[in-house]
Amino acid sequence: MARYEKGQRDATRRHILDVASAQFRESGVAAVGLAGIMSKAGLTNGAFYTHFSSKEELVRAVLLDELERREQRQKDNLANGVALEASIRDYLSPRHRDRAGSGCPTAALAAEIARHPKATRDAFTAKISGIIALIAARMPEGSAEERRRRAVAIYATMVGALQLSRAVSDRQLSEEILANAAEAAIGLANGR
Amino acid sequence: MARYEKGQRDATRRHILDVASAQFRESGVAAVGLAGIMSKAGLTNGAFYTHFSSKEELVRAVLLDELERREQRQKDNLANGVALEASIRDYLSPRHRDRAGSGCPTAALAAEIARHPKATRDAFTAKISGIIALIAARMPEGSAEERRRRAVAIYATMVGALQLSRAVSDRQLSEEILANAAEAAIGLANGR
DNA sequence: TGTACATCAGTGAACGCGCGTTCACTGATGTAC
DNA sequence: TGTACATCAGTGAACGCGCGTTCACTGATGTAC
Repeated sequence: MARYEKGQRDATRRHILDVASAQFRESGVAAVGLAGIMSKAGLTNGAFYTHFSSKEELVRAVLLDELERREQRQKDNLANGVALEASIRDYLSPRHRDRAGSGCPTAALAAEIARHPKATRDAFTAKISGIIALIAARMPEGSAEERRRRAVAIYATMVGALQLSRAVSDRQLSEEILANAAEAAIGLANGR
Repeated sequence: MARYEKGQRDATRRHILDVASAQFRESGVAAVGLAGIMSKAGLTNGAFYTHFSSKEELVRAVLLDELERREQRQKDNLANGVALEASIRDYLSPRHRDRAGSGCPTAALAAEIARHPKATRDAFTAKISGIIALIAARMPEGSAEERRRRAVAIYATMVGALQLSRAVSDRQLSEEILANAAEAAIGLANGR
């Protein structure tokens, strides 16, 4: 094994994070074991603890990392003038519904996060607050307070609708949920 | 033990369902073990299988039972002319947020249900469709299509916001989420 | 009415299994002299 | 330059534990005659 090569350790840690992030979002934190993550990452059980002190710390690192990416994407969209409406349609699409492993960590894990220790919820809280603020900043009109209010409602609608569309076994109902929630969220985004 | 008394077996089953329902909503299905449920119910491990054939069947039975109660409550509210707005405020209250064990099973378990077998998702789907229809029926105005559209969005908003308010560790942000989502949902309920 | 047997809800120990975590070890790379 | 030693990412077997599930058994109640 190539050791001591600079960046090697960081690259391995990154790889573990990426594998864990996908598996957590796909199957939930509780249902995914460390042995599965490590073997999928091409490493053995023991190597895990040279990168993280516990499964809980991994959960925390995954959340910070994944939400950081999402926040950055919001910033890019704001800077590039991408319409909020387009992002809402993307979020509430069959494609996103069917690819939980690469999708929104909030929709996949929010209920589970609520049951994790404070340190983990702190990590989630720090990032989610920024993401909501960026949604507010992307709204085309309204006072700061008004935007904030609507941004919170839009985010809640997106998260709830994506989850419902995934839980329901009837394809037609699933798509109806996505379409109706998108319409309502876009209404809020454009000031009714 | 009193056996052969009529209704005894049904009462025991009911009791297991109630205990499991509360624990599932409080901690999630994956995090709750059958041994814990049975000992909390005052019974031993083995008795579980005289009432259910597997943990998965228990999950299915809990969902059907709990959502049935919720649907009945919606019917009562419709019959008694209880304003939809009042129900939304109740749902998006700190009280509901802080009592997951007796709260909405959808908000507590939707993400997990999405990862369960089709039979379990079928049970969820059957009931959720009826609950959304009853929310639509309780709306004060709008065409049937318009009500349906808004009912879906209202339900998604409530489920998403309750989860976010539980996941976030900052009390102020948590309450802001509840209040802002409630305002948006009530706006939808009253036709903007 | 009394006795023998059937029924069946519930008991409690045991099953194999995968979990998160620990730890003595390996071996390639880096540093000291 | 050559040799001895330190570093440390990763190995792989083992730990105790709780999981879902199975099963031989118990004993109160019901039924047959």
